[in-house]
Amino acid sequence: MKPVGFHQHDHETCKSGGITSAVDYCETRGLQFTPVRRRTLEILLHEHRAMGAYDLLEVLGREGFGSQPPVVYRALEFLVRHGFAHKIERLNAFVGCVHPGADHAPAFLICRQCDAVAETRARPAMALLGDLAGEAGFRVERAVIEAEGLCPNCQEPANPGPESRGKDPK
Amino acid sequence: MKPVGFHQHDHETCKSGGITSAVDYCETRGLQFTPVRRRTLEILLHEHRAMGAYDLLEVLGREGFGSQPPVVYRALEFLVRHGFAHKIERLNAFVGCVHPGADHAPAFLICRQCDAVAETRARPAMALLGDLAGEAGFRVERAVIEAEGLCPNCQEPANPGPESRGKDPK
DNA sequence: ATTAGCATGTTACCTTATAACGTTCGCGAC
DNA sequence: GTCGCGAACGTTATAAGGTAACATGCTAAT
Ligand SMILES: [Zn+2]
Ligand SMILES: [Zn+2]
Ligand SMILES: [Zn+2]
Ligand SMILES: [Zn+2]
Repeated sequence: MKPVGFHQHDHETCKSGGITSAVDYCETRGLQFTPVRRRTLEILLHEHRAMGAYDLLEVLGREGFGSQPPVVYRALEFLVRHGFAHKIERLNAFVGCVHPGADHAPAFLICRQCDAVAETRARPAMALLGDLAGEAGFRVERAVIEAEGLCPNCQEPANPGPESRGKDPK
Repeated sequence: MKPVGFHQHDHETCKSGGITSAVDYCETRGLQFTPVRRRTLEILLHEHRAMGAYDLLEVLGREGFGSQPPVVYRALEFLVRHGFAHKIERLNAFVGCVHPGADHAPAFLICRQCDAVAETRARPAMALLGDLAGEAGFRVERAVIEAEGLCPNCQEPANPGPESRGKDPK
């Protein structure tokens, strides 16, 4: 299972999959997938990159939604709580989930050069961490696992600069 | 190798060890372990708990050091850069390092009840994560690994409340 | 029709973090 | 000695991230 985000892939599927998963999930549980929430998720799913709350807010505001912080923070809280988006603690920013629906423990690979963020499954690492913690009597409930480094594209000497930002990880 | 922080231990060793390691390290490399830096580390090492920059700053200010944010952020930057302290991304807060000197990949166990933070070695989890990422062509340079849950003390029904805060994890 | 729940919006505010600039001190070059 | 330099410290000001509290509007149950 390769992480999604760095390599060429059908990104339309990422987008539509993220949305339809959310629609289904909300439908079956009687949750409201309202316009702000939907739009917020759409913006996050636009590319595999983390966005700050205020960047999102600016877009939402321009599109006729509320323009004050609580608007976006509430939408994000909803999306994160139900697993449609994730917060990247390292960046104080948010990404759309690419394994929606599935109950999953995500880990993130963050490229320090082009800012792309790929999501991968953290189960094995989580298990190991859980064991390690368990030996000390600590019970892990959730874990933040965020790796920082260079993505495949940025390792090639050809695209070493920030001018490569925003091109590939669509 | 048990994580340090939750269990009974000689905490004086944590404190003095942290300081003397820093002194030695700085001496051999010609770095300046100045009063603000030293005092900041001392405060952090006081207990196994994460402290916000502004809480630190308040103490420093009261003790005659500068009272403006850059003072503490610069000290923290130095301590973190050289591995004497760590930032807990999840909490936007800082802890003193309990494995100073050693080149180490730390993972943190954060108790959501009593706020104690234990540091443990993340090597195995890092290795696994590195392999996983490597398959995708991603080169991991550093990783944030922070588990949240209940520490041994807070799992006992006897100390379930926030009134247990601050007692044990000295 | 009334009430309760939930989503949205706003104002105001708090916390966390950094940019920019001036001063001081120690130290090697001259 | 003193000139010049780099590193550390201090300040002011401001950016960036996040929340509390309250008012309005919708819908669904009673
Ligand atoms: Zn995609
Ligand atoms: Zn996900
Ligand atoms: Zn200790
Ligand atoms: Zn450490």
